[in-house]
Amino acid sequence: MQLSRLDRSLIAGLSAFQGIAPTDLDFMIGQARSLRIAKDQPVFEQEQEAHAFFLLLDGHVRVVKTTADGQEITVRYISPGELMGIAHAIGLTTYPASAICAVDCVVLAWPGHFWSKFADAFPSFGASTYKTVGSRLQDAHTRVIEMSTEQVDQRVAHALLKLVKQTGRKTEEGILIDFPISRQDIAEMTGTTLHTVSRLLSSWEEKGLVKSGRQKVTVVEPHRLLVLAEGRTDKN
Amino acid sequence: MQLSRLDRSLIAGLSAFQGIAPTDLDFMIGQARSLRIAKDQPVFEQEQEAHAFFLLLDGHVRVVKTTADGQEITVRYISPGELMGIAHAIGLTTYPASAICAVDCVVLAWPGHFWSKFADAFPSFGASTYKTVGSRLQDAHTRVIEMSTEQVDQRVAHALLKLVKQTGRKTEEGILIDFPISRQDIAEMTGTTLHTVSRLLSSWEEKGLVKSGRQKVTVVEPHRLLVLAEGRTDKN
DNA sequence: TTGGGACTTTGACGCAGCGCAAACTCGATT
DNA sequence: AATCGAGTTTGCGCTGCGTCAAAGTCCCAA
Repeated sequence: MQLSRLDRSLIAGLSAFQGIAPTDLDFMIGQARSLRIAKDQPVFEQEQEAHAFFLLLDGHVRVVKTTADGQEITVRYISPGELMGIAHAIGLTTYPASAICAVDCVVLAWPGHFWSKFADAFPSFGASTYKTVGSRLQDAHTRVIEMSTEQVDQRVAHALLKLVKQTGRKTEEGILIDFPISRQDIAEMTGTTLHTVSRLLSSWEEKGLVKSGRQKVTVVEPHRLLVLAEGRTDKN
Repeated sequence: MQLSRLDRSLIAGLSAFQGIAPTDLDFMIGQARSLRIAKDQPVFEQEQEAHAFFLLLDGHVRVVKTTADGQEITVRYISPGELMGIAHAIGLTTYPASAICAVDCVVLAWPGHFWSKFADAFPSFGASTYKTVGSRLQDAHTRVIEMSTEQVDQRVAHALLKLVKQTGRKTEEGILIDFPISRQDIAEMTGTTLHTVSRLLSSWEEKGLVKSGRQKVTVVEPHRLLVLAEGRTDKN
């Protein structure tokens, strides 16, 4: 569904579009289509021909990889203002993962071949997206290191802190992760099972570190959670 | 130590330099210094200012990340012809990992600021390195998925197969991984301990899948190893 | 208001694989 | 030839956490 009007103010502040002239922004946005996508619906799907790349304007998107035998791994969550589906930037013709809306979302979509056009015409756009790819590479390596060296409780704590930093909203009880997230989702981010995540959250709730409910997690004491995430064996 | 002469034939065939005119190759190589680096010595080190980027001409290099508490993770092995230390390409000013020579190596080194010069002047050079970054991102995600969904024996099997594909040398006994690699090294690639790797290799040797010795692994039956790497529980 | 389904909790059990420890093997060095 | 140290093997006990199973609990839709 196409929104009525697209204005350059939608993208002017975003890091990927920094330093691009207003008229150029108008041009870029003139090529985009905006879409509303309902919760749980895909923006794009793994293996699919990469016909477009996207900018998330509003909402939260979960990027998921599915293995040959059907297991799902959550690669990352996308926040408003981030690009996604930029397979073309790294020479892919097909999406390496699926992107699923965690809530109702609004995205801008450009046909795939515009990526190289934009990168050529506006070097800062290219540079910025490459920087994005670079930091995702860093993130992935951090993930590998965590999986190799940390216990499950530390990984879950790290995952919660990352989500809090990325999408946390201050409430009177603490910092709320601002979209519905299930135990299963957290398990898929950390390489464990929903059962273990549930046990951990229960025990942390007893200790007053977090408050959690159905598809909802609030971190009450980020600092103590961080100690747990980093800390070696100091059992309380 | 500087080699006596640098010739464009050193780099002409490599994917990063594909489609670049001979005179341009001469120019590029004119800016490079070649270095011999001894086994176990670093090409560059984590956290260090990224003053240069490198091309491996000969040898094998292990890329390692060290955690705050001193644990080491092997990120990947670099083979001849690959670029490394391209932090500049993704907007970093400091190396995110260390690169250690697994054997005596020969590398070309360019001062860091040449990276953007080259990328600007020779678009295919930039595109090719971005593609490299992209495929490393893919690799990292694959690693995360393996760590999340596979048992240790499958991960070790996958790691061996990857090494065999990348650097395998045919011998009469099977395919030999062409540089000294210890149980500890394999453990650091797969997130386990040298003890477990040792046990696995012993049991695989009994079954005739591999032959291994001190810092040396030969895969005798790649196909059966692959079955083990992919396969669900079929215990023999 | 009443299902019904999705999500969560909790218990019981088992085992893969880690930590610890000790012995062994091989290659290099003198 | 003897020595030394790095790399490897192997046994044993323990435990983190996955698996299986069964109850809750909450939200939504009719």
